[in-house]
Amino acid sequence: MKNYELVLHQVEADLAAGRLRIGGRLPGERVLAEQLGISRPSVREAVRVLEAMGVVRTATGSGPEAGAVIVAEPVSPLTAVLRLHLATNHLPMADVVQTRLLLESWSAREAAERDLGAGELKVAAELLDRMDDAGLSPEEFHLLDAEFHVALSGLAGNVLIAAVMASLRSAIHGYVLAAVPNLLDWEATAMGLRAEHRAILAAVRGGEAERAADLVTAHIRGFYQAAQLAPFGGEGGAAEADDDRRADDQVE
Amino acid sequence: MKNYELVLHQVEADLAAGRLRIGGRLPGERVLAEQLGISRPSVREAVRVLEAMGVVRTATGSGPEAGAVIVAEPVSPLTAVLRLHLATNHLPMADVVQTRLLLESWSAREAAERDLGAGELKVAAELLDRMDDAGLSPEEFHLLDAEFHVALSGLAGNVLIAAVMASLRSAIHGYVLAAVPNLLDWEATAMGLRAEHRAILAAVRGGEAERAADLVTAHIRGFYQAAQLAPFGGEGGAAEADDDRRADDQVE
DNA sequence: CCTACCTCTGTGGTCGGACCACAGGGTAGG
DNA sequence: CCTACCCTGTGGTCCGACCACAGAGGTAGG
Repeated sequence: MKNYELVLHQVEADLAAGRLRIGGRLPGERVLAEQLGISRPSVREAVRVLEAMGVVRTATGSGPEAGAVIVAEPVSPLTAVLRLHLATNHLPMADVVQTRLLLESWSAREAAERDLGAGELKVAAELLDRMDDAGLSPEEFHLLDAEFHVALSGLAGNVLIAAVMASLRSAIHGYVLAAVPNLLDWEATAMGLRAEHRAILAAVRGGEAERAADLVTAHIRGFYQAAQLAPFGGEGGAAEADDDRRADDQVE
Repeated sequence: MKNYELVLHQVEADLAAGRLRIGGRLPGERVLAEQLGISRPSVREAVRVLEAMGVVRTATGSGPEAGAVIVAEPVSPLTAVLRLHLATNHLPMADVVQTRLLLESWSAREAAERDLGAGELKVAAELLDRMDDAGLSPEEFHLLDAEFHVALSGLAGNVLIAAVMASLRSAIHGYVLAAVPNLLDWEATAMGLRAEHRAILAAVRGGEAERAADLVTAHIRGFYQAAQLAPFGGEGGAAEADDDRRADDQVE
């Protein structure tokens, strides 16, 4: 048992037992070290891991914002894990896109069935308005695009799926941007995406669950095909898997 | 920019550029420190994070197995993130179960459609045989159960979804075990689970995609209801089962 | 009395050096 | 040739120190 794991287990136990809560603070590194009978460097390694896991946020100085504050931020660690494993090329881009399809179509269907009010849809609607600005660069556009998709996933009410979706979008953002030059006509693409977004949101608002899911599926598939990213005949930079994914051909 | 982040970015860049590969080794901590102009403790914090992210595996001693070896182990970090955030109570168990339903029913459908050979199904089949042992404790049984479900997800051929599934199972394993006493009759439950597993595998083997997905959905729902782990709103399982299986299968 | 400044204190961030346990490989001895 | 030993390099741990930062509270000035 390595020493820093003592801290991890202690913190997890304290969280589970309610001794530590969101917004609370970890004891100081020096205090923690003495409590567990280990050295401060060992404590620091554990705190770094907790920080990477999105469980604490550290800050210098004094006051309520300083120190190691307990937070619950699952998106950034998931993003980091995905990014790193994408970098190793042992996580094919095709699998990421396939996962997006599954999660987003499910989310859209679920959101449509929940009969949401205008207030809950407002955030997504405003994002679409901001995306109408013709002066946006592809990068700015895609950041808003990602926000819209993440907001849409959030409407399904499952925080885990929403977090995974947000991570997927963040992790692939760089790859998506790099693929923009593959598009034949950026302006035309943007126009198409805007219209598709409106249609998706309208379907969700109207409670048309299956239509919303189908539109989302077509929307994502269409973009990845146009950008030649993956997995529909594109090369995408990921290792070329020889397997024929039957699901990819079914709906078209 | 904190110093240890230098190492993280360096490693990610080296991975993406192919300068670091799976099976390769990171430079020694002392070397890395000097290369980046930082101290060894800072390097160590970064290595700890990478280890927690499943990117490296550290070992003492010398030889090819010693040092920080590059690996690709996405399951353990995902598991850790889920466990920690479950501990904070900001990740409802119901959402985890819902995610399981989505991923596993999709995986079962996908696996059935791939027309797998006996060799690929062998691992799962052997797990089922081992689960027939009546002398297994609930803990041993559920470990095999988890392995079976993870193996099943793996048959769909999406490493990301398989990794997420494995993480979900690991993260909730403790909670599942704690709920065993809620079951009215453990032996009867185990018999039922065995039969359901056999039916699922048979459906996958026979290419009955929709049946496999439905069986998986009912299997998971049934267990969680019996164990009183995650309440499913008020709806009955049967009526809803039809809604959950319509991810990408319009054409069928 | 009020305000502005300024020190004081506690936080994480970083550093260099030291020692330990471990495991492999080269080497001296049988 | 084989065996046992030591040497070397690895991560694991610890210590003690100093820095930058930001709030708190005292203090001097208005």
